[in-house]
Amino acid sequence: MTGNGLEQPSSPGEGGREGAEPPPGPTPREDTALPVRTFASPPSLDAARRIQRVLAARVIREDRLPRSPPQLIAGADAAYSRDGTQVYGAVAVLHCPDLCPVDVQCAERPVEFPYVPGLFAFREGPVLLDAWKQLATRPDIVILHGHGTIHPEGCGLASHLGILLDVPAIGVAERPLGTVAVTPGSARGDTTPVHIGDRVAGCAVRTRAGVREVYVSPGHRISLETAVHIVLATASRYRMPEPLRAAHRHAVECRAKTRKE
DNA sequence: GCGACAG
DNA sequence: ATCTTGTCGC
Repeated sequence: MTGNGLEQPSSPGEGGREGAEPPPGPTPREDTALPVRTFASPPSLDAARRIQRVLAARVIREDRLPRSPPQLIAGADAAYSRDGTQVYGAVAVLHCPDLCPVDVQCAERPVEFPYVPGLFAFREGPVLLDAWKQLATRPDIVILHGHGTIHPEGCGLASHLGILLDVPAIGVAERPLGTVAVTPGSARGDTTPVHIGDRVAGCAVRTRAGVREVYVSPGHRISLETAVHIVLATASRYRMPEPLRAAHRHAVECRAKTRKE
């Protein structure tokens, strides 16, 4: 699959929406809000932007967690071969609140989409979905290395995957995107809101004193407040949350094993 | 036209 | 993201 998970409108132009919406009800559990389909080829940049706008409308910025407090938190990240032709995705699942690793899966794919700020999900999303599908566990939350709603269209990698998987998702990035950098207080736990227009899209968070801030934003099915809480709860010794560190390590390890560095 | 620009 | 070793500092 190419990873966008949306069906190419077999209808010409922009046509109409889907058929009937599923009946409203309390937080769907096993249901996926959108069918995760396989694509024959990656979307064009225009198609990607179109898909992103459709997904943006489905982002839920409220807490809709399967269990709270969450018991299983996953981290997802990717690594690339040195020649940049292959991408390795890894998802690590940690138990809470001890953060003990309970599951991890990796996947490899050829890189099929360019790095375009704002369209990151189309580059790393596919391989992360591949890894996710192999999990034996069902995480309550997934943290992605990238942005959620701190995004020009309000739909970064974390929102995109959160919607496709219908799983609460959080985006944690090292730098802002489309907004000026802001500086929280110097103490761990200090935060500064990041605005996009009139909305608070996310916030800069100091996870460790004396270390650069990280940018946290809701991806899907979670509030900004809860997202920040989860990030601080999983990132104390290091700047980045532990699930993300674990995923990164495994992605790099997968690359080494595959012997295509 | 120039700069900015998640990983 | 990746190319790259050691080094200064807590």
